[in-house]
Amino acid sequence: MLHHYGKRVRILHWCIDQIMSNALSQMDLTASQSRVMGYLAYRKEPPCARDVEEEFQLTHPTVSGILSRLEKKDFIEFRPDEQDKRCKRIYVLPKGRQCAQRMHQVILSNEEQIVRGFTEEEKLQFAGLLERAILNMGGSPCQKHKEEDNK
Amino acid sequence: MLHHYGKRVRILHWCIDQIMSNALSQMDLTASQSRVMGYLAYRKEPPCARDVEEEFQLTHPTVSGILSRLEKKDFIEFRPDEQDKRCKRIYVLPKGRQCAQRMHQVILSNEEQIVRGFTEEEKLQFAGLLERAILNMGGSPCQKHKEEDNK
DNA sequence: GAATATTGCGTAGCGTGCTACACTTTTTGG
DNA sequence: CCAAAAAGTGTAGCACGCTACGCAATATTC
Repeated sequence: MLHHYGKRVRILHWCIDQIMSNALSQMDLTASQSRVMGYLAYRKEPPCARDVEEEFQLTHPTVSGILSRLEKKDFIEFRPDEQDKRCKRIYVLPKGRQCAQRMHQVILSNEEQIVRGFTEEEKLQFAGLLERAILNMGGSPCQKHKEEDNK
Repeated sequence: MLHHYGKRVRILHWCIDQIMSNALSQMDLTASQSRVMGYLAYRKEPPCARDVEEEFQLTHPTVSGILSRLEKKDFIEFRPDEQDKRCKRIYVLPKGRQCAQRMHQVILSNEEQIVRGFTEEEKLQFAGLLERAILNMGGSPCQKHKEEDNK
Protein backbone atom coordinates (compact mmCIF):
# COMPACT_ATOMS: atom_id res chain seq x y z
CA MET A 1 0.00 0.00 0.00
CA LEU A 2 1.40 3.33 -1.06
CA HIS A 3 1.23 6.37 1.17
CA HIS A 4 3.46 8.63 -0.95
CA TYR A 5 5.22 10.09 2.07
CA GLY A 6 7.93 11.65 -0.06
CA LYS A 7 5.44 13.30 -2.35
CA ARG A 8 3.35 14.56 0.54
CA VAL A 9 6.34 15.95 2.41
CA ARG A 10 7.46 17.68 -0.77
CA ILE A 11 4.06 19.23 -1.38
CA LEU A 12 3.65 20.28 2.24
CA HIS A 13 7.08 21.86 2.20
CA TRP A 14 6.09 23.77 -0.90
CA CYS A 15 2.79 24.92 0.61
CA ILE A 16 4.42 26.19 3.79
CA ASP A 17 6.94 28.19 1.80
CA GLN A 18 4.26 29.58 -0.46
CA ILE A 19 1.96 30.73 2.35
CA MET A 20 4.85 32.37 4.17
CA SER A 21 6.14 34.10 1.06
CA ASN A 22 2.69 35.49 0.30
CA ALA A 23 2.26 36.77 3.84
CA LEU A 24 5.64 38.47 3.74
CA SER A 25 5.78 39.75 0.17
CA GLN A 26 4.52 43.17 1.27
CA MET A 27 7.66 43.46 3.40
CA ASP A 28 9.82 42.49 0.44
CA LEU A 29 10.94 39.28 2.17
CA THR A 30 10.88 35.67 1.03
CA ALA A 31 10.12 32.83 3.44
CA SER A 32 13.78 31.87 3.84
CA GLN A 33 14.86 35.45 4.29
CA SER A 34 12.24 36.11 6.95
CA ARG A 35 13.16 32.99 8.90
CA VAL A 36 16.77 34.16 8.99
CA MET A 37 15.71 37.69 9.88
CA GLY A 38 13.55 36.33 12.68
CA TYR A 39 16.56 34.55 14.09
CA LEU A 40 18.82 37.58 13.73
CA ALA A 41 16.35 40.01 15.27
CA TYR A 42 15.87 37.94 18.41
CA ARG A 43 19.57 37.50 19.16
CA LYS A 44 21.20 39.72 21.71
CA GLU A 45 24.75 39.30 20.43
CA PRO A 46 25.22 39.88 16.70
CA PRO A 47 25.93 36.44 15.24
CA CYS A 48 28.16 35.56 12.32
CA ALA A 49 27.17 33.56 9.24
CA ARG A 50 28.34 30.33 10.85
CA ASP A 51 25.72 30.63 13.59
CA VAL A 52 22.97 30.96 10.98
CA GLU A 53 24.21 27.82 9.23
CA GLU A 54 24.02 25.89 12.49
CA GLU A 55 20.59 27.22 13.38
CA PHE A 56 18.98 26.29 10.08
CA GLN A 57 21.16 23.34 9.08
CA LEU A 58 22.16 25.00 5.83
CA THR A 59 25.46 25.11 3.98
CA HIS A 60 27.44 28.28 3.95
CA PRO A 61 26.94 29.21 0.28
CA THR A 62 23.18 29.08 0.86
CA VAL A 63 23.35 31.28 3.95
CA SER A 64 25.80 33.56 2.22
CA GLY A 65 23.32 34.13 -0.59
CA ILE A 66 20.39 34.86 1.72
CA LEU A 67 22.44 37.26 3.84
CA SER A 68 23.80 39.14 0.86
CA ARG A 69 20.24 39.66 -0.41
CA LEU A 70 19.20 40.93 3.03
CA GLU A 71 22.19 43.25 3.03
CA LYS A 72 21.34 44.56 -0.44
CA LYS A 73 17.85 45.39 0.82
CA ASP A 74 19.24 47.17 3.91
CA PHE A 75 17.78 44.77 6.45
CA ILE A 76 21.19 43.95 7.85
CA GLU A 77 24.78 45.15 7.77
CA PHE A 78 28.11 43.38 8.10
CA ARG A 79 30.85 44.64 10.41
CA PRO A 80 34.17 42.88 10.93
CA ASP A 81 34.86 41.38 14.34
CA GLU A 82 37.72 43.05 16.18
CA GLN A 83 38.96 39.90 17.88
CA ASP A 84 38.56 37.45 15.01
CA LYS A 85 39.18 39.02 11.64
CA ARG A 86 37.66 36.02 9.85
CA CYS A 87 34.19 36.74 11.20
CA LYS A 88 31.76 39.23 9.78
CA ARG A 89 29.27 40.07 12.53
CA ILE A 90 25.70 40.59 11.38
CA TYR A 91 23.96 43.73 12.64
CA VAL A 92 20.23 44.23 12.17
CA LEU A 93 19.48 47.67 10.72
CA PRO A 94 16.42 49.80 11.63
CA LYS A 95 14.51 48.48 8.61
CA GLY A 96 15.07 44.98 9.93
CA ARG A 97 14.04 45.91 13.48
CA GLN A 98 10.87 47.54 12.19
CA CYS A 99 9.37 44.37 10.78
CA ALA A 100 10.72 41.98 13.42
CA GLN A 101 7.44 41.88 15.34
CA ARG A 102 5.40 41.32 12.17
CA MET A 103 7.78 38.57 11.03
CA HIS A 104 7.46 36.83 14.34
CA GLN A 105 3.66 36.91 14.08
CA VAL A 106 3.67 35.52 10.56
CA ILE A 107 6.02 32.71 11.50
CA LEU A 108 3.91 31.78 14.53
CA SER A 109 0.57 31.96 12.72
CA ASN A 110 2.10 29.82 10.00
CA GLU A 111 3.02 27.16 12.52
CA GLU A 112 -0.54 27.28 13.85
CA GLN A 113 -2.03 27.02 10.39
CA ILE A 114 -0.07 23.86 9.63
CA VAL A 115 -1.68 21.98 12.52
CA ARG A 116 -5.05 23.76 12.49
CA GLY A 117 -7.76 21.43 13.75
CA PHE A 118 -5.24 19.02 15.26
CA THR A 119 -5.79 17.94 18.84
CA GLU A 120 -2.92 18.50 21.26
CA GLU A 121 -2.18 14.79 21.05
CA GLU A 122 -2.09 14.88 17.27
CA LYS A 123 0.27 17.86 17.32
CA LEU A 124 2.64 15.90 19.53
CA GLN A 125 2.33 12.83 17.31
CA PHE A 126 2.97 14.86 14.17
CA ALA A 127 6.11 16.44 15.58
CA GLY A 128 7.25 13.07 16.90
CA LEU A 129 6.68 11.21 13.65
CA LEU A 130 8.44 13.94 11.67
CA GLU A 131 11.41 13.71 14.03
CA ARG A 132 11.56 9.94 13.77
CA ALA A 133 11.37 10.11 9.98
CA ILE A 134 14.26 12.60 9.95
CA LEU A 135 16.33 10.27 12.12
CA ASN A 136 15.44 7.37 9.79
CA MET A 137 16.89 9.36 6.92
CA GLY A 138 20.15 9.99 8.72
CA GLY A 139 19.40 13.33 10.34
CA SER A 140 20.25 16.80 9.22
CA PRO A 141 23.17 17.53 6.90
CA CYS A 142 25.60 19.10 9.33
CA GLN A 143 25.42 16.11 11.66
CA LYS A 144 27.30 14.07 9.08
CA HIS A 145 30.56 15.68 9.97
CA LYS A 146 30.30 14.41 13.50
CA GLU A 147 29.51 10.91 12.28
CA GLU A 148 32.63 10.91 10.16
CA ASP A 149 34.70 11.24 13.32
CA ASN A 150 33.62 7.73 14.35
CA LYS A 151 36.03 6.13 11.93
CA MET B 1 5.12 25.30 23.02
CA LEU B 2 7.03 25.20 19.78
CA HIS B 3 7.15 22.09 17.63
CA HIS B 4 8.91 23.68 14.64
CA TYR B 5 6.77 21.84 12.13
CA GLY B 6 7.96 24.02 9.26
CA LYS B 7 11.59 23.46 10.11
CA ARG B 8 11.11 19.73 10.52
CA VAL B 9 9.22 19.39 7.25
CA ARG B 10 11.95 21.36 5.50
CA ILE B 11 14.71 19.18 6.94
CA LEU B 12 12.84 15.95 6.22
CA HIS B 13 12.23 17.07 2.65
CA TRP B 14 15.92 17.75 2.30
CA CYS B 15 16.89 14.36 3.78
CA ILE B 16 14.58 12.46 1.45
CA ASP B 17 15.99 14.22 -1.59
CA GLN B 18 19.54 13.67 -0.43
CA ILE B 19 19.15 9.93 0.19
CA MET B 20 17.47 9.46 -3.17
CA SER B 21 20.08 11.47 -5.03
CA ASN B 22 22.88 9.46 -3.46
CA ALA B 23 21.22 6.17 -4.33
CA LEU B 24 20.73 7.29 -7.93
CA SER B 25 23.92 9.21 -8.62
CA GLN B 26 25.52 6.14 -10.18
CA MET B 27 22.77 6.23 -12.80
CA ASP B 28 23.41 9.91 -13.44
CA LEU B 29 19.97 10.85 -12.17
CA THR B 30 18.85 13.35 -9.54
CA ALA B 31 15.93 12.63 -7.24
CA SER B 32 13.51 14.78 -9.22
CA GLN B 33 14.64 13.36 -12.53
CA SER B 34 14.23 9.79 -11.32
CA ARG B 35 10.76 10.43 -9.98
CA VAL B 36 9.73 11.76 -13.37
CA MET B 37 11.46 8.87 -15.13
CA GLY B 38 9.66 6.43 -12.85
CA TYR B 39 6.36 7.93 -13.90
CA LEU B 40 7.27 7.95 -17.58
CA ALA B 41 8.55 4.37 -17.62
CA TYR B 42 5.37 2.97 -16.11
CA ARG B 43 2.99 4.68 -18.51
CA LYS B 44 1.63 2.72 -21.45
CA GLU B 45 0.78 5.73 -23.59
CA PRO B 46 3.59 8.26 -24.04
CA PRO B 47 2.47 11.31 -22.05
CA CYS B 48 3.10 14.96 -22.80
CA ALA B 49 4.67 17.49 -20.45
CA ARG B 50 1.26 18.57 -19.18
CA ASP B 51 0.61 15.11 -17.73
CA VAL B 52 3.86 15.29 -15.78
CA GLU B 53 2.89 18.67 -14.37
CA GLU B 54 -0.42 17.25 -13.15
CA GLU B 55 1.17 14.14 -11.68
CA PHE B 56 3.75 16.00 -9.62
CA GLN B 57 1.92 19.28 -9.08
CA LEU B 58 4.71 21.26 -10.67
CA THR B 59 4.63 24.26 -12.97
CA HIS B 60 5.51 23.82 -16.60
CA PRO B 61 8.86 25.64 -16.58
CA THR B 62 10.02 23.28 -13.84
CA VAL B 63 8.92 20.19 -15.72
CA SER B 64 10.33 21.59 -18.93
CA GLY B 65 13.75 21.91 -17.30
CA ILE B 66 13.75 18.39 -15.88
CA LEU B 67 12.62 16.88 -19.18
CA SER B 68 15.20 18.77 -21.21
CA ARG B 69 17.95 17.47 -18.92
CA LEU B 70 16.61 13.93 -19.31
CA GLU B 71 16.57 14.43 -23.07
CA LYS B 72 20.13 15.74 -23.07
CA LYS B 73 21.22 12.58 -21.24
CA ASP B 74 19.35 10.34 -23.71
CA PHE B 75 16.85 8.95 -21.22
CA ILE B 76 13.91 10.23 -23.23
CA GLU B 77 13.05 11.65 -26.61
CA PHE B 78 10.42 14.09 -27.82
CA ARG B 79 8.24 13.40 -30.83
CA PRO B 80 5.46 15.67 -32.05
CA ASP B 81 1.92 14.40 -31.77
CA GLU B 82 0.25 13.84 -35.14
CA GLN B 83 -3.22 14.88 -34.01
CA ASP B 84 -2.33 17.80 -31.79
CA LYS B 85 0.66 19.75 -33.03
CA ARG B 86 0.95 21.60 -29.72
CA CYS B 87 1.91 18.44 -27.82
CA LYS B 88 5.37 16.91 -27.71
CA ARG B 89 4.92 13.26 -26.73
CA ILE B 90 7.59 11.87 -24.43
CA TYR B 91 9.13 8.54 -25.46
CA VAL B 92 11.38 6.58 -23.08
CA LEU B 93 14.61 5.53 -24.78
CA PRO B 94 16.45 2.23 -24.12
CA LYS B 95 18.74 3.90 -21.59
CA GLY B 96 15.64 4.98 -19.70
CA ARG B 97 14.05 1.54 -19.87
CA GLN B 98 17.24 -0.07 -18.61
CA CYS B 99 17.19 1.63 -15.23
CA ALA B 100 13.42 1.67 -14.77
CA GLN B 101 13.46 -1.38 -12.50
CA ARG B 102 16.30 -0.04 -10.41
CA MET B 103 14.59 3.33 -10.13
CA HIS B 104 11.42 1.73 -8.94
CA GLN B 105 13.31 -0.18 -6.26
CA VAL B 106 15.10 2.91 -5.02
CA ILE B 107 11.86 4.88 -4.84
CA LEU B 108 10.12 2.10 -2.92
CA SER B 109 12.99 1.45 -0.52
CA ASN B 110 13.11 5.17 0.10
CA GLU B 111 9.45 5.21 1.08
CA GLU B 112 10.12 2.31 3.44
CA GLN B 113 13.11 4.02 4.97
CA ILE B 114 11.10 7.12 5.81
CA VAL B 115 8.72 5.16 8.05
CA ARG B 116 11.17 2.52 9.26
CA GLY B 117 10.17 1.30 12.69
CA PHE B 118 6.68 2.79 12.42
CA THR B 119 3.75 0.53 13.27
CA GLU B 120 1.06 0.16 10.62
CA GLU B 121 -1.12 2.48 12.65
CA GLU B 122 1.62 5.09 12.84
CA LYS B 123 2.15 4.91 9.09
CA LEU B 124 -1.52 5.61 8.54
CA GLN B 125 -1.44 8.44 11.07
CA PHE B 126 1.62 9.97 9.46
CA ALA B 127 0.09 9.93 5.99
CA GLY B 128 -3.17 11.28 7.39
CA LEU B 129 -1.56 14.10 9.35
CA LEU B 130 0.55 15.10 6.35
CA GLU B 131 -2.56 15.20 4.19
CA ARG B 132 -4.48 17.29 6.71
CA ALA B 133 -1.57 19.70 7.03
CA ILE B 134 -1.47 20.07 3.24
CA LEU B 135 -5.18 20.84 3.18
CA ASN B 136 -4.68 23.35 6.01
CA MET B 137 -2.17 25.17 3.83
CA GLY B 138 -4.57 25.38 0.90
CA GLY B 139 -3.60 22.23 -0.97
CA SER B 140 -1.29 21.80 -3.88
CA PRO B 141 -0.49 24.61 -6.32
CA CYS B 142 -2.49 23.51 -9.34
CA GLN B 143 -5.68 23.22 -7.32
CA LYS B 144 -5.76 27.00 -7.07
CA HIS B 145 -6.97 27.35 -10.61
CA LYS B 146 -10.07 25.38 -9.80
CA GLU B 147 -10.73 27.45 -6.70
CA GLU B 148 -10.59 30.60 -8.78
CA ASP B 149 -13.56 29.37 -10.75
CA ASN B 150 -15.72 29.73 -7.64
CA LYS B 151 -15.90 33.46 -8.02
C1' DG C 1 58.40 29.60 17.06
C1' DA C 2 57.30 27.32 12.66
C1' DA C 3 54.68 23.92 10.17
C1' DT C 4 50.19 22.13 9.99
C1' DA C 5 45.26 21.78 10.70
C1' DT C 6 41.00 24.02 11.33
C1' DT C 7 37.75 27.65 10.81
C1' DG C 8 35.13 31.31 8.38
C1' DC C 9 34.06 33.01 4.28
C1' DG C 10 33.94 33.84 -1.07
C1' DT C 11 32.89 32.22 -5.73
C1' DA C 12 31.73 29.22 -9.65
C1' DG C 13 28.51 26.22 -11.44
C1' DC C 14 24.48 23.40 -11.22
C1' DG C 15 19.49 21.54 -10.30
C1' DT C 16 14.97 22.58 -9.10
C1' DG C 17 11.34 25.38 -7.90
C1' DC C 18 8.79 29.80 -9.02
C1' DT C 19 6.38 34.08 -11.84
C1' DA C 20 5.59 36.46 -15.96
C1' DC C 21 5.61 36.89 -20.53
C1' DA C 22 5.03 35.34 -25.56
C1' DC C 23 3.94 32.09 -29.18
C1' DT C 24 1.38 28.52 -31.74
C1' DT C 25 -2.40 25.50 -32.05
C1' DT C 26 -6.84 24.01 -30.82
C1' DT C 27 -11.41 24.76 -29.25
C1' DT C 28 -15.36 27.40 -28.57
C1' DG C 29 -19.04 31.13 -29.25
C1' DG C 30 -21.62 34.17 -31.79
C1' DC D 1 -17.04 30.87 -40.57
C1' DC D 2 -14.27 33.88 -37.95
C1' DA D 3 -12.98 36.05 -33.73
C1' DA D 4 -11.91 35.05 -29.11
C1' DA D 5 -10.75 31.98 -25.44
C1' DA D 6 -8.16 28.14 -23.85
C1' DA D 7 -4.44 24.81 -23.99
C1' DG D 8 0.46 23.33 -24.53
C1' DT D 9 5.19 24.97 -24.84
C1' DG D 10 9.13 28.02 -24.76
C1' DT D 11 12.12 31.39 -22.53
C1' DA D 12 13.87 34.95 -19.31
C1' DG D 13 14.94 35.93 -14.80
C1' DC D 14 15.00 34.98 -9.99
C1' DA D 15 15.49 32.48 -5.11
C1' DC D 16 17.51 28.91 -2.75
C1' DG D 17 19.37 24.58 -2.05
C1' DC D 18 23.75 21.92 -3.13
C1' DT D 19 29.08 20.49 -4.16
C1' DA D 20 33.69 21.74 -4.93
C1' DC D 21 37.12 24.64 -4.94
C1' DG D 22 40.28 28.44 -2.94
C1' DC D 23 41.97 31.98 0.37
C1' DA D 24 42.97 34.29 4.71
C1' DA D 25 42.98 34.09 9.68
C1' DT D 26 43.20 31.46 13.75
C1' DA D 27 44.44 27.21 16.53
C1' DT D 28 47.05 23.42 17.27
C1' DT D 29 51.00 20.60 17.35
C1' DC D 30 55.65 19.41 17.29
